Amino acid sequence: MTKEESYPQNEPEFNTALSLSLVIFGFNGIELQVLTVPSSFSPFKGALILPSRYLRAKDELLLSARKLFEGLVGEQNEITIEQLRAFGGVYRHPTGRVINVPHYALVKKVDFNHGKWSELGLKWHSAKMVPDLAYDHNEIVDYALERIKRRVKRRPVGFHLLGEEFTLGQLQNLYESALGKKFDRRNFRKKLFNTTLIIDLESESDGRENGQKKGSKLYKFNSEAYNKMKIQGYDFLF
Amino acid sequence: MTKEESYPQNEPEFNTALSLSLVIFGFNGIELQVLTVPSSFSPFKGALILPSRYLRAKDELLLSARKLFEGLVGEQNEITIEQLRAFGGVYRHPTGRVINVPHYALVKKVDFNHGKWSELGLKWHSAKMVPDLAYDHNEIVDYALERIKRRVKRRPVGFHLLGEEFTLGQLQNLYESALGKKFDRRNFRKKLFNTTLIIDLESESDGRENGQKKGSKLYKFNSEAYNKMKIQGYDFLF
DNA sequence: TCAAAAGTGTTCGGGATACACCCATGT
DNA sequence: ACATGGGTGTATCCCGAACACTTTTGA
Repeated sequence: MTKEESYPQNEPEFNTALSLSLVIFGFNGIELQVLTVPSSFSPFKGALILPSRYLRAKDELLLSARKLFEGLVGEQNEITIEQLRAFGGVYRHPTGRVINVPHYALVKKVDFNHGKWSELGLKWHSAKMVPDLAYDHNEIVDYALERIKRRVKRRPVGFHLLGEEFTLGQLQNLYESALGKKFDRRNFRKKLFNTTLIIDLESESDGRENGQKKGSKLYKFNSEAYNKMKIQGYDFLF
Repeated sequence: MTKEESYPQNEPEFNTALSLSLVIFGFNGIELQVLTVPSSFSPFKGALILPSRYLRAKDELLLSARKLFEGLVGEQNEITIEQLRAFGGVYRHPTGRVINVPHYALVKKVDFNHGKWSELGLKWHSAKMVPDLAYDHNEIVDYALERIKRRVKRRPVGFHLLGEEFTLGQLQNLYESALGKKFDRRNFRKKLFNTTLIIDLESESDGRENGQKKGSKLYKFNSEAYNKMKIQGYDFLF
């Protein structure tokens, strides 16, 4: 038995295409949302998909994900974007083997109802009710939801989904929506106030926006405290 | 501005090669280990790499990982194997774009010092001291170590690395080695006994193997209890 | 005899959980 | 008036962490 037979190292075949999809998470004050777009190419032209593109041989994965993201939502100073994993079902494309390397991104969802968006058909959906998507994109969304669940438990990613100012009610909605369970309001507050991650802005929301019925106090995220935590390897556990 | 310009969906190019590497974790009773092999192909012929192969257009990812794994360590009834993520640095291969989709696997390390292994040059290394590997395989190992750390905290994966019978000292060594920290022996035992995951075998190891100096009690893994936990979504937190 | 690992209980503190009532506002 | 969400404090329990001595055996 030669080495070549027994240990199957072999030569590469350059016959696969690479695509990259984004699971873009947003938050409307009530629940977690995911962004879709109608496909403008065959196959599945017109069907809903995740924002996606095919990569060229020189395209770095994370860089391409960033560019795709920024092409859609514009430049943001702090973007959270992370690879999920490779999805390589052999059935994915009729012409040949396509490997998709989806990433997820978190976006502070402020005023994205521009003309460009409606023109392209971009649309938010409740993460609990994502419609049928083409390819294996529903599987990708499910995987992304599991990932975000785990991330949210460990790091205060939630803040990347909220605007600069937010109420504790919104923050709690976000956690409940991402983790799929309810928290006691008093305990939730206690927990947050025991960290140094929250700054009281001493002002009140007018109660008009985002599913509130009443004004409430506004807070912002303490990014210095957060950065300190990042260095030391914190524990933030929901 | 047309759709094609503003939203960059495009056509695929089938010009990428796919490879798959395995980070195979073993445990020798003292510390966590990783398996390497000398490369038998250019580039980097002779350099140490992770066990790897190039995929054909029809090869499913996970299936190929299993086959590669079984080709090396033989069939096992319970294998733990999971994709890490895609590694797509454009520099990875001189001939063209290669995407590697490494997986990690856990193996109960029993008697793998066969002729085939030494012939191929397979070798275990302490996870803390993995030598320089070709390509980006060190980066992959580091990533796998992070993953295993997280997994070990949440699920009793450790058991997949131990033989049928083990001592609590070995189990503790495994956790300490995987997580990179020490535990108090009494607290560690308490924690384990409070679960139902451990069965007392009422017998003693002779103390001769695997870095022991003294005989100690043997235990085995309670797989029924484990399966029940899996269904209900357990908490197992180190 | 010395070094190294196995075995064994108790105490303390902090964090998670459970729980109820009043207030403000918009419908 | 009523429904919806905002705001607030206390008691309990469990788990994690800290901590020391004796025994066995091989070197």
